[in-house]
Amino acid sequence: MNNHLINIVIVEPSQIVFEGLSNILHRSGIYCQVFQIDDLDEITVFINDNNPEIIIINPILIQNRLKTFKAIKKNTRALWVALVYNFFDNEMLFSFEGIIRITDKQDDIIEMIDKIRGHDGNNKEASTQEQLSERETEVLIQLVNGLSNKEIADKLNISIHTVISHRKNITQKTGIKSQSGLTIYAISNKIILLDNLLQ
Amino acid sequence: MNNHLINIVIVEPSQIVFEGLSNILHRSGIYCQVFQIDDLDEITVFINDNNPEIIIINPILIQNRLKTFKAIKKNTRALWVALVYNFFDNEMLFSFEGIIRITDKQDDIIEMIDKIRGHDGNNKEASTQEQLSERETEVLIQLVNGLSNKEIADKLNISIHTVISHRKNITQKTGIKSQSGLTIYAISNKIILLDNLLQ
DNA sequence: ATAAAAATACCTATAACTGGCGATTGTAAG
DNA sequence: CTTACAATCGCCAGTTATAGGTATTTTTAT
Repeated sequence: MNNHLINIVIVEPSQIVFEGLSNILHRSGIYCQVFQIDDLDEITVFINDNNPEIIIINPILIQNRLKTFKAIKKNTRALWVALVYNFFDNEMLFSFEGIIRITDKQDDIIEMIDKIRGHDGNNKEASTQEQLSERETEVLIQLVNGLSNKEIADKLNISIHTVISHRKNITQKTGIKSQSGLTIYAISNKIILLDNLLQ
Repeated sequence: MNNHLINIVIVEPSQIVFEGLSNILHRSGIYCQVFQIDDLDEITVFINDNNPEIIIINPILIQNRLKTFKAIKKNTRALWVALVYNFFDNEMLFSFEGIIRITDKQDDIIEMIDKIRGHDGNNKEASTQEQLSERETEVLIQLVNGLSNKEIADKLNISIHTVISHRKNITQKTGIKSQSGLTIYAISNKIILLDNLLQ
């Protein structure tokens, strides 16, 4: 699995569809942040700011704006995925790297995304993924629970220096420096369950 | 605020739609359990076992089975809500107490459900909490994205002191000190959209 | 028009974290 | 018997954050 955070943007006016798909993506093991955009106009700014790896878009939004769409698409290296839930002209779907149909099951969606990400060539040190050790995971859990180094040390009965060492290893292995990034990492990898943190 | 657990069943083959709607219902303040059923045949058993208060169903599933549907509906006290995302015969929609269109916003959905349940929807529970201001929210987003105070200051074109002030207010309003706690806060309040494993 | 809230900026200490070093055990794999 | 690595502990210099404040300007709401 890939261990760097990727940005995925879903261009889709329906909150229901956005959230459902977002859930599935987060449960997939893909370490990602998912954003929602309502229409095509916002996308250029978003691409510049966030450099998404995957853009999932409802083709209905580009139906009458093919030129704009093609111009945007030409200038990104992102993977474009169509998200369809109405009958749709298959011609247009050829422009996309992948298709998600609203009735697709979770596994199909994940498989498709893995496939198109693999075809992209730039595999991004996916193979160099390092597992966190048991102790590192324990430290990460406490960290995500908001404890300071000192508090973690007390809780795990080790010195603060050891905690710092573990944290150094964690940041090195995951490539993630920020606490919030690590929180997202931990959630995405089911190291912690969001439910438990919401009381 | 209603204090007894109600059962809601969603009869809908799309996992994406089910999960998205389920998320919204869980965030709504309605204290509920949400179940998924794939088609009409399972519903009679479900009703007997779980006595749902609300049945949300995609009318496409009853299109050719109107008699079955009417028979089932007659024998329940549940509220029936149509969940539509294709063009649909309005005639049929008259049989339902409410309609959810896939493009409906969260607030519309909740309002509709409150209305058909006979509630006024003036149970804003969330308003006991202090809302973050716009600027505070912007700071929070950057924070959750892993930026330091200095980096946030640069990005928002304000001084680092201002950022610190905003952060003080954020921690005061939310009562959350840690970055990971704030990340989770932001996720659960949909300030950022790493969605969630709430099933 | 006026009061309240939000946004802005600054100061002083103190606390906490980071990154770069090094080092000692114990254990498992080759 | 090496080699590798996880787990432990330590130092130091530099950076960043937190917790107290205070205070001015803009915006918003009544």
